[in-house]
Amino acid sequence: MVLKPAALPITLNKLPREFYLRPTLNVARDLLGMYLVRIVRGKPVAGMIVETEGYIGETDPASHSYRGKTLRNEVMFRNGGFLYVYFTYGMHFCCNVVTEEEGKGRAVLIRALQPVAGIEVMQNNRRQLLEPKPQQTLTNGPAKLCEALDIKRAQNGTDLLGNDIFIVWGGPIPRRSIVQTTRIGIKVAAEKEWRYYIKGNAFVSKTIKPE
DNA sequence: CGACCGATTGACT
DNA sequence: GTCAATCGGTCGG
Repeated sequence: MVLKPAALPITLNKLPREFYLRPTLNVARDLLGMYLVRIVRGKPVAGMIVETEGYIGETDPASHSYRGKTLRNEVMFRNGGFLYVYFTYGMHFCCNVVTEEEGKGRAVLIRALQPVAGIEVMQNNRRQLLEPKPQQTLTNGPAKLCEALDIKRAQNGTDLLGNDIFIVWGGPIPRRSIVQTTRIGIKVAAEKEWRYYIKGNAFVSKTIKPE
């Protein structure tokens, strides 16, 4: 697996607010190929987004925002471009990009990254300092990538137009290289094809359905 | 309150 | 393939 060079066009190509203020599934699809960047002690820890899922607010039984705004999901109801981080299974964090206008409660779950920069930091955070497949399992799942990028409770509500966590232009991925299929790990609305990933990418999380 | 369980992961049969 | 870990959100009484 060949990785992209560590040099990143940090602030110049940061996605604008307008990118996030669009229909959630368009944002989910268009995030593929973009770079999620976390600045840790002045240095970028980053990966290319290779898998996403849309959660469509109060019309989506699988969404945390299905039953309206609460203390936990308050960030989901902000306008697009904020980071919604939630804690689950008593030990894991997962992160979402809030979409559309304020009050919608919609977001895109980032399910997998391909490591690009700060890989040693990721390995430290993931406690994966040894081989054999060092980078393969570093960020190929929503909780894994949060651990690798040190995204936790304190990062909930981060504005992606700030300088701590943001997303920069890296696309677009050709439409023929994008797979749209059903979401993973949910028991309701399981038939909705609101998951997107880059076809053939080795960092996509464990998949059940064929391409 | 108490019980249940989750947008997961890693270890194990 | 199965299952435990581990805890806070949610819901029923």
